[in-house]
Amino acid sequence: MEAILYNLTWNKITNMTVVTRFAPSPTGFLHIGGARTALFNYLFARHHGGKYLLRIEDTDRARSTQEAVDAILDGLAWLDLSGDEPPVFQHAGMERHAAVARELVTRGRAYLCYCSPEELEAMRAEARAQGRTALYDGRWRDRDPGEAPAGVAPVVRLKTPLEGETVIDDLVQGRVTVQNSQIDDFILLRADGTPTYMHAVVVDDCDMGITHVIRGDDHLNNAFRQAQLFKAMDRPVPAFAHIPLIHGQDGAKLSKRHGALGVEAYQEMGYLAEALCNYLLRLGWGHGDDEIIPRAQAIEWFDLDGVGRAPSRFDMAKLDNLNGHYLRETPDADIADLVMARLETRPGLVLDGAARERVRKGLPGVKARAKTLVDLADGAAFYAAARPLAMNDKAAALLTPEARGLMQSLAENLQTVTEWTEEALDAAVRGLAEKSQVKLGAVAQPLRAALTGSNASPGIFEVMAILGREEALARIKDIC
RNA sequence: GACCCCUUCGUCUAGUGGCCUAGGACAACGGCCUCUCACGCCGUAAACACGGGUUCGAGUCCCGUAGGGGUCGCCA
Repeated sequence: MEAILYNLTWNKITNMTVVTRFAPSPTGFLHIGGARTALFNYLFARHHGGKYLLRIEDTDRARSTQEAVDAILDGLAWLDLSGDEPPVFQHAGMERHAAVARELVTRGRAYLCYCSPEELEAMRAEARAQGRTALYDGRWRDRDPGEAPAGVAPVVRLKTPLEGETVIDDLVQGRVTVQNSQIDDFILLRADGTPTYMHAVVVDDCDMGITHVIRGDDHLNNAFRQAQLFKAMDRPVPAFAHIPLIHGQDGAKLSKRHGALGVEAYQEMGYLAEALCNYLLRLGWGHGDDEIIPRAQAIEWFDLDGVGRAPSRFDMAKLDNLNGHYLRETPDADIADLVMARLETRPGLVLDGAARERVRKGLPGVKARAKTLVDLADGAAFYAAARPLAMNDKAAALLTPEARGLMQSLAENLQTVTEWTEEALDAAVRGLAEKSQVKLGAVAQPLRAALTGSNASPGIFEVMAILGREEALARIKDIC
């Protein structure tokens, strides 16, 4: 509570509009954790009427790829989490980053360090052996630059305070204090003159006017270092909010098997962006007993005080459930195109005008049975299947000699049905069951197999009505 | 190892000292509906990590223990 008040006060005093940013490094796809971080940044900015920006952290030229940039931007676009302005590419600001570092050196807030990688490694090894955190010991901090070895390009390190403590009133984690002795003189500029992440982030956050840094709590330790840099630059430290990481079903780090997939993989698996966002929102954040929270509602309700501090596990079953819900809520016309696109890639279908029309008409009935767009395509495919239909094992088992006999009779009875409607077909099929002294299921199930090639489908009268007289009768005769 | 963080049903969570014989959701199980499978509806089982305090009273505050996570790069 104290931390929250503190930061709100800070915000009021400076009378700043909220500006957040999502800053992924383009070394891979946009994974679930990143998507949630983006969501929280977006929601927080919208809730407070502020701005939400994007920044691509590509200072590591060797590991950054254009494919990754595209994957991330595409993923964000799919989730409707594109930034309010075109993304900032950190790489473009390198000159500026270097200039700031140089100025820090002239002002005595940073210095040149000539340590070799081997020297640093030895330092770390010794620290560990002595049971200390592996930190740079500041051996070049006050050393005479005249002692610089010849031919060695120096790095620039920040001169951080040796004593006292650094306090961060994190909007999620609360007040966190670290002794300054635990913060070493970290590198601002590499030997080749390029900025490190730690430095570029702070300079860019200043330049972009970021007021709230919302990111994964794997950055919590960085925040103390970055706070020192902000101070060295005489700039206000933004408010921090470190959100807990997402774990896999087994409680360990997200692995390839569950969440560590790119969001585009979820799109392919047939999840709706709205459902994924709703799921991600509820992972680590809650609003009373509410579960179904569409975007507009989320913007109204979201705030950082609702974010929990414990890591949460990724649960596919809940995502499935939520996706099923959103599937049912989405207007049929909107998902018809998505389903059709998926059907077009399937073999064994005849997607002519009549078939497409049947699929469209059948969609509402299939929806209740689907969790994903893949399920939907699976469930609706029979409406466009080429004759004779392929049967699954259970459907084939349903077509006993007796059942085929019943189908024969049914085909004859159906000739007399004048109005090809659900009601009339219902009456006709029930009539046959009664006359043959069997339960409705004894007729309905083989009929289902004949019409859909499956043992499970939407209501069989609905199926028959949508298929139409000609197609339905043809499919029945195919199995007689 | 050092530093930092975390710990309510299997999972996501509600809970901010009395409203908690701990609520909701997903999953599980049982039932209703029913031409199948679903959807929907009804119901059952299921948790405050452990130990000490503080307090008239603790899931809620404090300390410790255990377990989990994160960080310790001229990566981000």
